[in-house]
Amino acid sequence: MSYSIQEVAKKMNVSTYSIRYYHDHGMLPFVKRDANNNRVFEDSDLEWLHLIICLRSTGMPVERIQHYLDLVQEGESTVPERYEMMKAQQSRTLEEINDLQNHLKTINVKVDHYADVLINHKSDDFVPSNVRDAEEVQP
Amino acid sequence: MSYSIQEVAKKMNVSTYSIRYYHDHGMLPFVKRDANNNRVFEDSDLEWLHLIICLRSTGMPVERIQHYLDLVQEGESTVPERYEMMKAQQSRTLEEINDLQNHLKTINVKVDHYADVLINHKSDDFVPSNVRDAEEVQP
DNA sequence: TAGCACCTTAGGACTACTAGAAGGCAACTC
DNA sequence: GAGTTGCCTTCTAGTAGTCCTAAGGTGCTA
Repeated sequence: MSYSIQEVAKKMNVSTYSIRYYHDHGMLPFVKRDANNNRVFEDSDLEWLHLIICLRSTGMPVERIQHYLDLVQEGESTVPERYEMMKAQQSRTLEEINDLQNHLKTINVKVDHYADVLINHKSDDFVPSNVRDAEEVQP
Repeated sequence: MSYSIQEVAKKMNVSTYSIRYYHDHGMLPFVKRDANNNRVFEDSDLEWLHLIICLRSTGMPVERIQHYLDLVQEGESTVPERYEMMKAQQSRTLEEINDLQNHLKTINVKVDHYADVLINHKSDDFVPSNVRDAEEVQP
């Protein structure tokens, strides 16, 4: 199966700009061109792209992704380094999920508070004020 | 309690650059200055900053945060809009956590695969190759 | 009084996109 | 055959948010 850049963008839920950016920066080394110079994506390119999206979304910088993809193409001797990279990314992602879950708790408190104010017509505890001395200036 | 910018940076685990950026862009409206024009942070400023960090980390753009903080200072009449903003952020964050958990699965597969190659001296299934026809070119 | 550590502002560099301009090519209608 | 649509292309410029550097002020301390 072959796909145009737009089909890939829709399928993978990323912008065509991003795909071109990844391609232009050597992260999609096997993408071909048709007679009109348009990019032609095969299923195997989608797998590469999927991994790129996965690594980017979990915070790996483009430069590191480029390096990882170079290692893949270099062959089996680079497996130890690739293993370390993926382990690092694994713990980074676990940390990120944990952070987000903590931030979510803060947001939940806000949502519950505002719901309370709206439904029970309670007053907003967090009295806004431009006067610092009021001591109730809380976001 | 009062804190210098560096103390705040350490306490909240952000750079002094970011704190200055937030302050310069009106997101820390109650931060005072001392006789030498240095920023002086009170505990209430830390609460504001904590919320800013929470919203930024969950992907809210600075412009939206500014708007939210304006609403807080405007008073109780803005509670409905603030409620909607926090609900939107809540679902955005849940989605983000879900995405990350899916990406983590992909990374786990890589880690397990590489561990298998290393420990059991198996060969790397994903044979790298510059020749597309090999059909095994997988990241 | 010299050195150090902190602070300040102004401005530039950086990443990873994002968007717009200007144009090519194919398929369609009029 | 001309025009329109719609996709693609490259090139260039802009953006957000963060980081860094330069140049300078202040205060402590030995």
